[in-house]
Amino acid sequence: MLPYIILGTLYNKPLTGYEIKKMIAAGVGLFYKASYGSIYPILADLMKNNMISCEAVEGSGRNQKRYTITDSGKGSFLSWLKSCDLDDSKAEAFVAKVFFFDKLDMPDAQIQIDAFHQKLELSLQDLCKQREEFIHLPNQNCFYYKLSTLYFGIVKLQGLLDWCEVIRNRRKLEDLVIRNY
Amino acid sequence: MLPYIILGTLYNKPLTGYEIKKMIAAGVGLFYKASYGSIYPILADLMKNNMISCEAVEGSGRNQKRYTITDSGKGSFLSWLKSCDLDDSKAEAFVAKVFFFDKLDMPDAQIQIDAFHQKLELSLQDLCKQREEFIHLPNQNCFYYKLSTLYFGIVKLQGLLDWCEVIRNRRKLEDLVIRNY
DNA sequence: TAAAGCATGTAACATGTTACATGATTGC
DNA sequence: GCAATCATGTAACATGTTACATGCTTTA
Repeated sequence: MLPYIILGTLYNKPLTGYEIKKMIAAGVGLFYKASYGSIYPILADLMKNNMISCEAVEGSGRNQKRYTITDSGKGSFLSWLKSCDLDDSKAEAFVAKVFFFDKLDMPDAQIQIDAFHQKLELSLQDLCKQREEFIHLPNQNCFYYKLSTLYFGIVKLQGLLDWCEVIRNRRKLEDLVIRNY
Repeated sequence: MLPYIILGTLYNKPLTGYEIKKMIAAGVGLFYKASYGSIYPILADLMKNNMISCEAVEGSGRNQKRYTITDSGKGSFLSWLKSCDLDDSKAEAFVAKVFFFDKLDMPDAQIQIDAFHQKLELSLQDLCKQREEFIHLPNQNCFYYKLSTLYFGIVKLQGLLDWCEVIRNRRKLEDLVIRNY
């Protein structure tokens, strides 16, 4: 996934490896971490596959290399963005993808979100069924915490579903936040 | 982390590697995946460190090895359960830990939950600050989706905080679920 | 002039998955 | 008898982090 995150980060403007790391940390970093040890080798790999090009920065005094995404790289990035290869167990991965959805037109974005929404609903049904089974058992007290993780799974999915419904229709994001801080 | 998940799974009753995988999938599996390729080598490693012992199952006709946790293994597991070495970025890791909190007495569990709660609040403050900065910018439309991931981070943290508050005081889990399914 | 930050990169390690190899037993 | 499941294990790969090596520039 990181190669695509990097391509997405380079999509609008050329950056050095160092800058890429900062951009990722400040942007999609909530859901995706990247260290130099992963970034630089991937940059070399993307070069090899003609996804990006590179030029040394002259006159900066620093040993900088600035990377630019190629047309081929843009194509590869966009096709990843439109692909539905995400397993529902990794919500964070999908959210990281959505981070770049400004580069998609609305129908394509909606297709993605709908597909993800559907997977979430199946998972939620599954969890609710598990909960039904648990709930009729005696001495709930003995596995309160085990049960609590199941509940966590349920409320997490419900939160995700709400979020999907808002962004699918580009509704106001403020609707999501109930409390004030 | 997986070694501890395995120790926790073995805590109450001896199991074979095969059974461990099924137990994990059915239990903490929502937040933690494990394949044979990781389980069996770890089992061998836990043996080497005297965390578990092993006996071949006689008469089953199958080539089974049943693993039992040792006192040393129990000690190691409990000290992991009580340790606060989790970074807040991995909520799932904490939830997976909570799965085993039935083995902790209430004060120890509360210490853990409080510490995690505190980290979450710091993160939430940070995200809300970021949101403040974003919110006053013009042409929000150009980065609607980028902003949406920030909102996702916020509601996710709020959901986690609610969950922490419920389980900290062993309140009714049903309070968490708003909707009916 | 020293510390902090800019900037690139590698080697060792950590952690896990996937696919494969092997073979037995159970249930239809 | 055949498929599904039980059962263990390994080798190759995937993906990433941490710590290190190197050296420059900006700022106090």
